Amino acid sequence: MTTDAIPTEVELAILGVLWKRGPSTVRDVHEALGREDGKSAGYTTTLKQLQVMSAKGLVSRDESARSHVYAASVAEARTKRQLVKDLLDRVFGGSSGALAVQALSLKPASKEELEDLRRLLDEDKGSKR
Amino acid sequence: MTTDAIPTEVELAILGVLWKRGPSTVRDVHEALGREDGKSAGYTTTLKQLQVMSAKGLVSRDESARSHVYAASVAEARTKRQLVKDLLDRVFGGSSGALAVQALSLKPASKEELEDLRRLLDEDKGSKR
DNA sequence: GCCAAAGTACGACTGCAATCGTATGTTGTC
DNA sequence: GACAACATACGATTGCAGTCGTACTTTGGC
Repeated sequence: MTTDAIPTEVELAILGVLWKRGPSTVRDVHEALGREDGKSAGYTTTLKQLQVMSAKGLVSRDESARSHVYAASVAEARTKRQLVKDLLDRVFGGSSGALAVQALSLKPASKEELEDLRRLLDEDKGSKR
Repeated sequence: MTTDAIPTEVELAILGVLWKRGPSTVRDVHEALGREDGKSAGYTTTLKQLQVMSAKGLVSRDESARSHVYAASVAEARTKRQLVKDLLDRVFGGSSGALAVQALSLKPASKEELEDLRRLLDEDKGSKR
């Protein structure tokens, strides 16, 4: 295995739903998608997508009930890390600081996040790199 | 105008070259691409890409010389901001802190970047949001 | 003046993400 | 037990990013 493929646009949206809701039926996912971004495709489109994702191994499914239940089978943290790394390399030449600054100046972080950040910065205090 | 379209993969790579090198010929761009990522497509592919980008308004071109000279016509900062915002919204639910933490824990920032970050964090000290 | 080298132009192709239509199977309700 | 509602299955289609081949043009060197 080289490097896991990056999920496509819609796949990512679906994973987002599964990560948030936990194991869900097609209908659940479909409606959740329609809720968060106004427009969504037809029901069978969501179904098909889930089927394809299942074939790819992105999700697992439990067929014991009439309405199959899908669950994310890729970890949320790992996937997000992958996405950030991708942007970092492709656009920011690996400069994580530049990316972080961009993100933070785009929209201020919450109090807790600020604390996390400070802690992180302090940790790196000694390390020269 | 709604929101500027996000440049595609290859378009972004080309813009990256133009941002770094300044106005360049097709050959310049082509070779620069081949250098930074080992594999690259054929020369005419790069040419075609530039032509398409020109039609889209992503780059401008000066035809006064035999070898046309292309220049980025979208701003680097603006484009990067757009990309970060996209990832931020799609993947991190708008939580810039989460994104920043991810980026920084993926790869430590340089000294200067760390300073920038601290400064940024200190600015937001008072603002509650 | 010729021609190899280097350039532009652009139609055509490939691969894949995403969408949909339609066929078909299941189930609860009256 | 018939039927409406809801489920899965899956082939077909659309649109676009990316790539390439080929034709044509320009030019510098001999």
